[in-house]
Amino acid sequence: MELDARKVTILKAIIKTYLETGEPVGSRTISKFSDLKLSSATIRNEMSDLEEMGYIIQPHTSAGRIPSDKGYRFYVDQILSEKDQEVTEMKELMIQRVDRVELLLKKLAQALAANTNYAALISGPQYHQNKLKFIQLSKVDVNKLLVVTMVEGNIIKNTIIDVKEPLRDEDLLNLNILLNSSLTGLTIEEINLGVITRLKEQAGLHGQVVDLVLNEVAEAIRADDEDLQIYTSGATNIFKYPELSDGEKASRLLRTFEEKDVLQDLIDEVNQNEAGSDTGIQVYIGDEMPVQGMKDCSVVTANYELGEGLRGTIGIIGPKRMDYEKVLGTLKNLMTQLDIAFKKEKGD
Amino acid sequence: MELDARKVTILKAIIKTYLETGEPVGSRTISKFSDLKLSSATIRNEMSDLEEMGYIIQPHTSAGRIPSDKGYRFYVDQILSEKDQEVTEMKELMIQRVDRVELLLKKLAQALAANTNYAALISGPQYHQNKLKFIQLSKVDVNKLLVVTMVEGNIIKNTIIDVKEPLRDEDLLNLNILLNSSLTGLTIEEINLGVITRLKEQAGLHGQVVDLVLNEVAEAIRADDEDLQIYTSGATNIFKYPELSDGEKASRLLRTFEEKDVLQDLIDEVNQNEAGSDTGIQVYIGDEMPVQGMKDCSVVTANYELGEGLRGTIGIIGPKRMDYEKVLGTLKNLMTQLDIAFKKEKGD
DNA sequence: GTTAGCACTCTTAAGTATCGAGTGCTAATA
DNA sequence: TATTAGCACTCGATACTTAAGAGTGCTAAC
Repeated sequence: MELDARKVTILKAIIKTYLETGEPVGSRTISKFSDLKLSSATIRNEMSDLEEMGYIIQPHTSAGRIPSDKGYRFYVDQILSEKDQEVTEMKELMIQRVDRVELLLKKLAQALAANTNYAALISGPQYHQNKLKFIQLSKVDVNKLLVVTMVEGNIIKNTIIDVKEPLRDEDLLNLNILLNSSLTGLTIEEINLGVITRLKEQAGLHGQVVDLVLNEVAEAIRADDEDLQIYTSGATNIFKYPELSDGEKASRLLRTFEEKDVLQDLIDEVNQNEAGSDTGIQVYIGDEMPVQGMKDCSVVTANYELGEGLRGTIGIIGPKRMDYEKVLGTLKNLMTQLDIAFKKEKGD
Repeated sequence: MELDARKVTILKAIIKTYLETGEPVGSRTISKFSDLKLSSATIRNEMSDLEEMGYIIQPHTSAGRIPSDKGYRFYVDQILSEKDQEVTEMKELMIQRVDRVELLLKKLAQALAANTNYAALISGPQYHQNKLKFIQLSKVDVNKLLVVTMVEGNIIKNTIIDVKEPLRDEDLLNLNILLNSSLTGLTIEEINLGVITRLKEQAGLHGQVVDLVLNEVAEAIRADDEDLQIYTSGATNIFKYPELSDGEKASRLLRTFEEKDVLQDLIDEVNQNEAGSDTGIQVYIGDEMPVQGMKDCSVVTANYELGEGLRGTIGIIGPKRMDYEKVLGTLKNLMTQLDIAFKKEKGD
């Protein structure tokens, strides 16, 4: 059987209606759908076909139809190939200059959740191919040093380390100059044994301190990798959708949302699949969802990039009947804004 | 009517049973309660009295009794005056040295939530009477300075500021020395106009930069005050308690838990009331709860102090029938641990 | 003062009847 | 041949009834 124009119209009408109401859609409802001038009986026949083709489902014998995962998929693919969306007020958020990316991301998550009425999730940028931009040791106590590192994108890390024997201010100054001249501009990966050995040689007496500092820097970076930087917001929005908010499900979902590890898995999965998509936007519907415990949901993800390998993932999680059109639009728009904002930041 | 020993025993038995089951408690149940050798009829009489006195409530005519807020209050006060509790494994958490208080707090919230099976909330320490411990400017770009400030308790803030005209390295060095010698050891309040004027004089040509830096420092501090530092964990634990987890209530509760402003209100309220308590531990039951939207819950709060005015609040939020004994014990214990940990840190 | 006994209340669960939205099928129609 | 009207049928949702059970309050006996 073929999916002709009329079937498509009807399928779209069914899905659209279902997205709004959340209730199974009957033939009469569609028959009254403005564009179509067909009786409910005709619609019934078509619906019967569509069901046979797997695009829609009957929850029980005498109910209307709801979209199947395949139906959603069809709908989403349609939109993906169509849309370029209106501009949201999210610009405002961008206009205020942001020094710390973390803050921006937190706010973004909030804005996304508020805008879409779904749950939003943003993974912090990975220390991927980032260049070290700046490193500084400061004495904050007789035998404590504060290590400040900063990488592309102005992401700043502080660690305090203990040194056995106090450094003189002069040595500290030299050490700082040495560290910066040796390490600045290198990616984390590029700071290899060769570089380290050379560095230690040059540090002379304080080789041991350098060792400690490097350890701590590496540690800070790794620790941060583990201390997953994932910002979430609007988890409670799921209560707006009855099909998700009944006790059992809501509980499981919210629990999942609290477990950053699981979310990290989701993001990893997304990044692996990225190849298959050109816009960088992906949609997982129902069973396509990579993580357990969210099989009743859909998630729309997008990768953002703040220049030079500093990249992360944004996700919108909602019910399967989420307003894909709006979400896809918002995300696409956001990507553009991020691009512009970062370009500006850079040229600034 | 008087609350004699037997009434107290029965009241306690009722509350204890209710804490476990969450179901109204009948006279027969209490009659079977080991310590008491009374028939259900006698218990009924006593229960009738207790109800008249306002300690327990009948949800409906032919149900058992549940504790009223007054009943809980009585129970909690009893415990408060009794307990000094067993040591939890929370020590482990303390033993690993923590450089950044924020991280500690985050972990603490998680540990508390996991331990108690309630929701936990920790407010970050306020910049209260804190002494500035360290300040440093670093050039990170041709016209960008990184300002690192650190106050007692090793809480570190980074801000990036733009300067109109680039500073020479030499000037920057001097400025750093000047800033540190002038400001270190002062509380935020002590950095007043007098200090600032003197500072600017000494800075000479770079008075303008100093101005900018101070603005940014103040801004950073204030911004942080607004950007409420509240860590929460275990919000989804409420699903473990049926009386909270039915749709409407759960939604409202979780929503409240997502709104850091409201939580901040709660904490402010707690800090105002602190005078009335000697241990620093307070319990709000049901309607006593200062914030709307949590009237069905109880919250146990405690103030922690990490030396010299660096203080914050810990809260455990759960159903009215929370296991007060355990929670109070855990918190009291935690306070001690924090004390020890911080003393060690300090003497280190 | 305590207890046994009993009638009474009220919730909960299970069973039953009814309603209505929606279907599938058939026969009539354009 | 495609569309439509008509109708019997299905099945979830809703409301109502009933029965069971837990628990009370009261009274009278111990």
